[in-house]
This record gives sequence, structure tokens and C-alpha cells, in this order.
Amino acid sequence: MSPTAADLTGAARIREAAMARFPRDGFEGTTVRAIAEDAGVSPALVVHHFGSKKELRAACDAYVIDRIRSVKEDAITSGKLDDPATISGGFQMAPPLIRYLGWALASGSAAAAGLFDEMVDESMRLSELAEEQGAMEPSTDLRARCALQIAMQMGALAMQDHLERALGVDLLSPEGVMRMSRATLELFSGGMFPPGQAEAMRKALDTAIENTRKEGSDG
Amino acid sequence: MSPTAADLTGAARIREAAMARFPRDGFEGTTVRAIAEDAGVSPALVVHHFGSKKELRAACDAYVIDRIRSVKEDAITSGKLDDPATISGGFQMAPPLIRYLGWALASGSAAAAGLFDEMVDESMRLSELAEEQGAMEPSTDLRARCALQIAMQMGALAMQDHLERALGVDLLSPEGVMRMSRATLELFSGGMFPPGQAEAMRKALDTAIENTRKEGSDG
DNA sequence: GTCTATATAATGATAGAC
DNA sequence: GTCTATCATTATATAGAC
Repeated sequence: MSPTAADLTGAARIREAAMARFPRDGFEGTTVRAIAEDAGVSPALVVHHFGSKKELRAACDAYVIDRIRSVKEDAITSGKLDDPATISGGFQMAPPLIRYLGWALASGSAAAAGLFDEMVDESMRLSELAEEQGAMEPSTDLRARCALQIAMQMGALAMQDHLERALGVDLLSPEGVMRMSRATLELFSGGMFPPGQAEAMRKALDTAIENTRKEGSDG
Repeated sequence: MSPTAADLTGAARIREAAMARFPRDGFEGTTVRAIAEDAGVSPALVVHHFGSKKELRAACDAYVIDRIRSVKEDAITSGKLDDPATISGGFQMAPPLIRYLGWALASGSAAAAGLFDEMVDESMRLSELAEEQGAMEPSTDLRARCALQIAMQMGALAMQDHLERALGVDLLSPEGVMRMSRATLELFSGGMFPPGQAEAMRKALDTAIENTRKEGSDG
């Protein structure tokens, strides 16, 4: 059972309120007063517990990132890495958490940057492992592929509102999770282009790059 | 030749300054004073030209979105839709523009929301066309697939700083564009998983969804 | 179109009581 | 741990001259 507002200590309620406000109104757009009101405490208590608004943000960053890390840890130790829920890219986590993560990454949090880098490294390690086992294709640029995939999945988190509006569903609902999982798998498993088309596009891109290179050395 | 700061009118310089500040510091985090200083004018002139800080943001939104639309328009009329540059998802546009677009989408601009919806609709129309011509695979949920793809590409824009840090390159440099184009194509054209693996994953997902459904109706 | 000077309001943070 | 009251700062926006 997840804790209700009344169960939480003042500090925890303040943190929860901040985690909901920051993604919605931005850091500067969120006032200490608004957080205090949401948490049902006085503005002074916010500063008392966290020192300053900046430190409150850092605390939220740390909290969310810690939670994310433990979820990932669990997925690794329990061997659920190829679970559809894992594939769907975090959409199954608690709404405020994934909302905050998307915002933190999009708004340049230093702590979130560290998490991003970790995710890229982990994705590369896992890809290499999967490749050895024949479960994944080799890449011409594994780092770029992994980084872009993480960027796209995390970026989609930051586009959550747009996705929900476009599809008319709550992304965290069973239907939303199912549609996102299916679409993610389709996009990343060759469900978009017929084999011939994909090959032709790759060739066209190589040709285009070669042409650009020539132009560059000519001009 | 692109215009240098001195060539632009006061209003234009103010808009350029705002377009650079908003993505970096956020809307509330950006002061009229800072914009004025960047533009080399007085704070009062900002308000004189745009009415208010809010209206200045709306003007930036409208300007960027208009520019994006015209780029897309050109791509369509010139038949460059399957051009590698188009595939790479906008990374080749002017840096401040794509930076602003990513921020506007991530921070809930109403105008940007309209653009997102347009992009999804257009992507669906194009996909259906491509499908008829055998250049694209049918989807079990075309709207979800198109919306997620747009969300991922736009989301990657919002993750630009993280990508550049992870890859150690300027994404707008020739090398950056090339690596992003290749990685995008790899991700979306079945370059990740061997055919058998992709099929197995799709099956596993369907099974998982079926199980979830049963649990849902049982509990 | 552009400026200086200023009114007015809101914000982050502090002091000190309970 | 929590509050009330308040300070000092900074923000947007206005007024009016040039």
C-alpha cells in the first residue's frame, strides 16, 4: 500500500509536493509558498527542512534517482531485463517519479545527467552481452545507438502530456502501457520498414554521407 | 548569409535573445532584464515591443513554429521526405531553433502542442501512403506508433545536451549529424535485433499482455 | 523606437516563539 | 518540528521624456 498524504512526515510531504510542482511549473516557476501550501505546512518549514529551494531540488533529484536506480537494480538481479515492462521504458513506474525524471533530464539537472550517462553505459554493456549471445545485431556505432535510444526513451517521458493527448489515454493505465509497449517494440524491432526498404535506406544514407564528405573537401 | 546581431531590428534582437535564454534558464528563470541585456536594449523596450514577458514567449513560440512548418513544407514539396537529413529528425536545423522547439514541447507550450499533433497526423498520413506503396509495414496501432516516434524524435531534441556529452561531439557538426542519422536509421530499421529475436519478443509481449488481462479480471 | 526612473507586487530567506 | 511575522531583494510593468 502506498503511503497517503496524512501518513507522511512533514519533510516527506514537502518533497512529494515539490516533485509534483517542479515538472509542472519549472524550478523558478515554483514558489516555496506553493510547495508549502500543497504540503499543508508553512513556507518556513520548507526552508527549515531543506535549507533552501535549491537544496530542495537537489533532494528531489537524489530521491528520484535513487528510486530509479533501485528499480533498475531489481530488474537486473531478477533477470527481467527483456521483460516487456522493461522494454516499455519506464512508463510503468509511479507517475510522479517518471514525470520528474523526464523533467530533470530535460531541464539540465546535474544529478540527472549522471544517471543518463550511467544508463548509456549500462545499455552498451548489455548490448555487447546480448550480441555475444546472438540476441542483438552488431552496430556500426554502438555508443551512438545506445545513447540515442536512451535519449529517445527518456525524451518520450518528457513528451508524456503530448502522447496522452494524441492517443487519448492515460499512459499509466493498462491500455496505455500496452499500446506503448507494443509501439516501442514495433519501432525498435524492424516493424516499420520491409527488409528491402530498410537496406535501400541504409545505402542511400551512406551515399549521402559520402557526397557530403566530398562537398566538404571540395569547398 | 545569416543576419548578424547588428543587422537586426531591436524587436528581432530581443526575440533572438529570448529564444536563446528560455531553453537555457526556463521561462520564469529568465528575466526581462537578462533578455534586454543580451539584446543590448533597455528592459522597457522589451515590454514596449511585445507587451509582456508572456506575450514575448508566445511570439517566440509562433516564430519558431512558423519556421519549422516552412522547413517541413519545403521537405514535402521538394519530395525530400526520405532524405537522410529528414530521417535524422531535425538535427540539421539552426541550433537555437531546434533547442527552442525541444524546450517548448517539454515545457508545455500550447502552441507547440498544436505542432506536435500536426506532426503526428502528418506522420500517419505519410505512413499510410508509404504502406500502400509497400515501403512501410502495417502497424497494429498506427496512431500509437507514429505518436511515439514523434515523441521520441522530439524528445531526443530535449536530450540534446546529454547526447552531446555522451558522444563527445557537437550534434550539429557533420560528424554529429552523420552519427545521429546512422543511429536513427539503425534503431528504426530493424538494426537492433535479429529477425528471430524480434519475433520472439513480440510473442512474449503478447503473452505478457494476455496474462495481465487475466490477472486484472481475476483480481 | 528607445531611454530613465519608478511603482507595485511577489519571492527566498531569517528571527524568534512555541 | 512547526509556526507567525517580517526583511531584503528582485521581478514585471508603467509613466513620461527624448
